[in-house]
Amino acid sequence: MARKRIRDIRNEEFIEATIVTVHKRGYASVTMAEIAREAGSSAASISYYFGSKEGLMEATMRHLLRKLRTAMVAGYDRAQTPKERLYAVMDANFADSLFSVPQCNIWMQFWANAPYSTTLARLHRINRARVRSHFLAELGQLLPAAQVETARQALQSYMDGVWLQAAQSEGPLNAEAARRAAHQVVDLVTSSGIEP
Amino acid sequence: MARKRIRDIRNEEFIEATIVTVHKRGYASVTMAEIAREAGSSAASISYYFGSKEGLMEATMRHLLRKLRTAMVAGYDRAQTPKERLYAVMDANFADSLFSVPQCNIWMQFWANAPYSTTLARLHRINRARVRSHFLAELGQLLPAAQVETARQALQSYMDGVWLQAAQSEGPLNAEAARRAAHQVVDLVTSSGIEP
DNA sequence: TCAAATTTTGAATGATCATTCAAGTTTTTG
DNA sequence: CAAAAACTTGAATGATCATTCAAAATTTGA
Repeated sequence: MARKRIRDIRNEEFIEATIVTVHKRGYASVTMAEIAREAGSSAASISYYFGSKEGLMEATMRHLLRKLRTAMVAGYDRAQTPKERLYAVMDANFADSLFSVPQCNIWMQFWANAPYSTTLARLHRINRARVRSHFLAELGQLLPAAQVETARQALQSYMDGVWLQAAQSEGPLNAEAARRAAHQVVDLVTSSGIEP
Repeated sequence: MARKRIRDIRNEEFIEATIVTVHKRGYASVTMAEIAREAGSSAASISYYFGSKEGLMEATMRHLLRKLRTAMVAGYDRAQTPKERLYAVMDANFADSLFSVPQCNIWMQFWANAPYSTTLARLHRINRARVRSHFLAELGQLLPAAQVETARQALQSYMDGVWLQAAQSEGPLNAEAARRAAHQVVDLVTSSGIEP
């Protein structure tokens, strides 16, 4: 138990350091030594815990995905109607704990680099499929079948786009406002509808 | 004149090879040698023409920005009303010549990496400001002042998000459908409006 | 407490790459 | 056509890094 504890603590420290350092220096040019310095440790230690740089990046992405999934499930379970569940998906993406400049920035960098790493690509694919099916399930209850796919496209594009803009934002973000705007977008798309 | 000609031809060849190769191998790991091979030339030649790898990336981004600006200006000039001009901005982004998987992919990679390169960051900033001011100018004619900024946010997020999704698409894209959907998004946002 | 297990790290290793350079080839120009 | 200018490239250079390793430090467990 104690054995496991230390390993878990280190893992979290290194993952946190990875988020901070990738945000600061960029995925393309961040080095093990930089991440280690941020964590107050040495590059060799990271290899000891994660095996390789790629292993560290994978662990970091898993960590972020887990956070997102947790936020999503929490709201989803509480929601009663299809529209409330759509709100919940949006609210999860724009939750206070997730919708910050460094985290949106990291997401963007993982998105951009996922296609070139087998392990990242896998995680990425699974996550996309999950979000997609959530959207389709709820929209299917609210719109005629012919409009569902177009509406999904619109909502998901909007959601991704907001993160992308957030990643490039210079000031701090307003998560509450983002959620409010997202709800309105859901309302617009599901009430009047976008026709295919 | 002839002197200039050769340099221009080479530049275009190398930039085209850069787009193809970055798409294939990823911004983070593409090498000069790979780009040179794609162009049927040598890495040394790229240094001769562009000075450095960063110089090549900058030239490539400039090339893409020029293409986008050209498409934009063409439609913008033809448009008569504010709403038509909003359509024109969308149409430029989803023009047949721009809205392809490799180009959307490259854009995403440049977006992700721009903050970590002085020259890329500059280009990026200028472009964003330009798009932003176009949106604001037209929306200002169509909506009460209090709603303009929120509407801009929504439209620009949608636009960026569509590119992001396109970059990850597995099949070829349907630019015409993207334009149609974008027009509907413009209609929704400008008619009913998103309230701040 | 003390031996075994675990964790830490400085230094060594080896691979990768952008860039430079010198020696060529091709093209331009007068 | 010949000298000059422009272009090309293989090989050399040097810098940067991830990863490994062996030795030391710390923690665990009896």
